[in-house]
Amino acid sequence: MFEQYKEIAEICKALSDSNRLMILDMLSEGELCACKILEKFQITQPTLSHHMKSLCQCGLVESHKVGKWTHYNINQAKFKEFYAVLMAMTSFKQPQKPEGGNCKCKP
Amino acid sequence: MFEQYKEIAEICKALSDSNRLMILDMLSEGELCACKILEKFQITQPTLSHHMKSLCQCGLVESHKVGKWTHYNINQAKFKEFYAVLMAMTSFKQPQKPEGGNCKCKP
DNA sequence: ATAACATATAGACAGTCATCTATATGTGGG
DNA sequence: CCCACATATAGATGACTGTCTATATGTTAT
Repeated sequence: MFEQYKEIAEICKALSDSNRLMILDMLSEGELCACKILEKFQITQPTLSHHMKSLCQCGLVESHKVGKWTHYNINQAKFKEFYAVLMAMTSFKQPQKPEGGNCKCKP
Repeated sequence: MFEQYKEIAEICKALSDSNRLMILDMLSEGELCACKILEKFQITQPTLSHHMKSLCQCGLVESHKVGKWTHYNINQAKFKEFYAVLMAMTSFKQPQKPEGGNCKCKP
């Protein structure tokens, strides 16, 4: 169970950068090659490469080579799984426990 | 628009730690006071206080004092908004653009 | 083969983070 | 008023992150 927290934390870490979120937003419109992504940013090519690696390593993005270019795609299945697990983790369970969770500290 | 990336990135950063995810999981069963949360972890009290601060500052958790105790609650509205924005950002848009996004680099 | 191009890796550096110990703040009971 | 308790803040430290420059790897065209 603790493993699940770690995997979700890994994914959230990949999502915790505005450049990477913008990359995902771009990819949600369709596959893109690295050079097209790079055009939209102020960062250097190695920095983009680093971001793509972190998105790929947690499974949110997949890549394949086409000649000398690398094309990137969102992994929708991974996202769905991520949302399902995180939402299950954070949505109110029924039945809700009473105020303060029966805290013995309560006055 | 770039502001939205930053806000989502902030929230994801708060979610990118397994201790904090476990805290949210606990809170999803109902309100808890800090001492009840602390019992379940190996961390010191100041470290827990730091984690709670980061969860509160991004709006995912709300706190109120009851005597000398602090009680914490998940902010479901904030979570719903977060999921809605992030899912809109990362789900395939229609129509999907062609392979490689019409990359001029294409051979 | 060689040059040109697309991407990845290595290494450096400043900034941030999770954690700790020590201490401060605030609250209720005697 | 003082003590015990719950929590927050301050400051330190080692680890990690985003970024850069320089260089390596791999691919295509000449």
